[in-house]
Order: sequence, then C-alpha cells, then structure tokens
Amino acid sequence: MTSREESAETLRRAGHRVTSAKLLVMEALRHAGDHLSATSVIDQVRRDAPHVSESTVYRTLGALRDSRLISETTFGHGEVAYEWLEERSHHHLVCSQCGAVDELSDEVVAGFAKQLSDAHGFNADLQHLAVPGICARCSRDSEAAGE
Amino acid sequence: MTSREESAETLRRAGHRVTSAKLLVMEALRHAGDHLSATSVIDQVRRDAPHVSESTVYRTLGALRDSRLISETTFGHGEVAYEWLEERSHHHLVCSQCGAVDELSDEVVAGFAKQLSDAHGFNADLQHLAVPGICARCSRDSEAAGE
DNA sequence: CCAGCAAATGCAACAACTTGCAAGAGCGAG
DNA sequence: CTCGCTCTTGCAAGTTGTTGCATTTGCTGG
Repeated sequence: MTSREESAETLRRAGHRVTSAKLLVMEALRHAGDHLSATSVIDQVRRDAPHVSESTVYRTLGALRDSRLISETTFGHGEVAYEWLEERSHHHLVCSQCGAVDELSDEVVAGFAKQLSDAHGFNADLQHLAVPGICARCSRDSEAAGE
Repeated sequence: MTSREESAETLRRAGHRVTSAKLLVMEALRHAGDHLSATSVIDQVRRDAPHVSESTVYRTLGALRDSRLISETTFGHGEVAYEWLEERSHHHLVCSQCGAVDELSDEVVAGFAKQLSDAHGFNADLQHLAVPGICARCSRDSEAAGE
C-alpha cells in the first residue's frame, strides 16, 4: 500500500471524504516528519497543486487536528506548528531564550494529568504540550555570565 | 496613592516610561479583574482615549507581558487573553466541550515543574498555564448519555 | 528650565488566519 | 451508471495581530 493509499484509508476511517487537497496536506506533514508552520504546508502543497487555496489548507489542518490525525502546537509567540501524529504522544520543552526544542517523554506528563484527574475530576487532554522555559544550557550560560 | 499613581510607580520600577497609553492599558486590566481579549482592551482604552492606535495597545500588552506585569494565555483556538497579575501565580483548566474555565492551584503545577527540572534540567516557566481537556461535569454528562 | 537621546507612538502596509457564500465533487442509494 | 445529498473548496472580504519608519515625547544631565 502506498503512502497515499494509507492516507486515504486513514481519512475514510476518520469520517472524511478523500480529496486531493487533504491528501496533499497529509503527505506534506508525513514526509516532513517534523513540525511545519501552516505557511510551509501551503507552500509544500502548492508545489504540487498550485490551484489549492490557502483557506482550504487552513480548514484541512483544522479538520485533521480535530480528528487527532495531526497535532497543533504553539511554540512561544509565533506561528502555529503542525505535526503528523505517530502512535506515541509526545511533548516539547521550548527554551524562550535560545529557541531550542527538546522532547519530553510522556511519562512525566501523564503523571501530571493523573493528578489533575484525581484532584479536580478534570480529564486533561495533554496530547501535545509545549512547555516554555529556560533550557539547561541557557541556565548554565547565564549563571556563568554572572547573572 | 491612587490606582493610577500605583500603576505609574510599577511601570517605572519595571524600566518603562510612564505614558498615558500604558497607564490606560494597565487600568483596563486591573479594573476588569478578569481575562480580557486584546480587542476588549483596545475598546476599553479607546473609550477614554480614542486617539490611541491599535498597534500601541498590542505593543504595550507585549511589553507588559515581557515585564511580567500581566499574563498572556491562549485558551483553546481563539484569541489571546490578558490578565493583570496579582501576587500568586495561578493556572486554568479549560473545558474544550463547554468552555468552562476552572482555577488550578499552583501546587500541582509546581510539582510538575520540579520534575522537569530534575529530569531534564529544564527551568519551566509555568507562570500561567492553560490546560485543555474535559471538565468533570461534561465527562459525567457524556457518560450518562451512553457515550 | 532646556537640550538631546532613546523609548514610545501613529500610520500604513503586511502577515496570518477566518468566514460567508456559491459552485464543485465524493460517495452511497437506487 | 446516475442522481442527489452533503461535505469540500475557491474566492473575496473581514479579523487579529505585527512591523518599518518617521515623528513625538518622557526623562536625565546640564
């Protein structure tokens, strides 16, 4: 089964119609294998299909996000980043100083979610969390600089 | 000392110049005592001073956020919400279903931050976290509905 | 009180989305 | 294979927020 056919199958299972626009967006994200901004996705899609409108890509990204096929994350104060969701959920530590993005295992986050559930009955949806802060290296550097 | 004078003093301490635009933004947020969207702040400010431009308000909100005088939070997928920061840091549980916003004590979050620090050396900045998920009531309701 | 520099502002253009509406296209029923 | 319902899409206009640049203005040192 080709990647395209897999995508089509996934779409159908999620209750979407199989359209070229959706397939192109999915392929772009799958092949990037990394975070892509909405703008990058638009560029990527248009390389293959210049006629696809921006609003379609935006709407598609929203729809895929709602279906949990891709994740939508806000790193700091810039644009929104989209990523193809593989099996495991994962999270990010984003350094506000140097911009470095580190991965964070699900375990710590799951423990946090459990506490929220126990204490507040709140069923947290921490599928893809971005935690802002200062990374180890920057902390060390600013200490060394006598801060 | 009037509220305005207090604000001016706070601004000076944070290294800002005291301008009417900044004071108006601060007063709007202080008196609201709640989350305000950027647009609401603009409206509020313009009620008193119609000449102040939008970009000034946006820039002021950004500057106050950087100085930790106000918090900037993204609830779900809408606009950004600003809030005057009183002493204690606090967090929110946002229900994706009914939109309810519940407060979350700092303790649980502080524990989470400590884990990040221990495990990754990452100095998380969880001054004002918004956790998406499903609140207790909606969980109950959807169970009752046979979901 | 005044001069001068840097911060702050207004304006206008730009970037990043969002939305209403009419036309087009999947896909299930027949 | 065809019809038709409904989901999708394109387009264009509207929000929301950002940025470059020229001008104004708070503040500090004479």
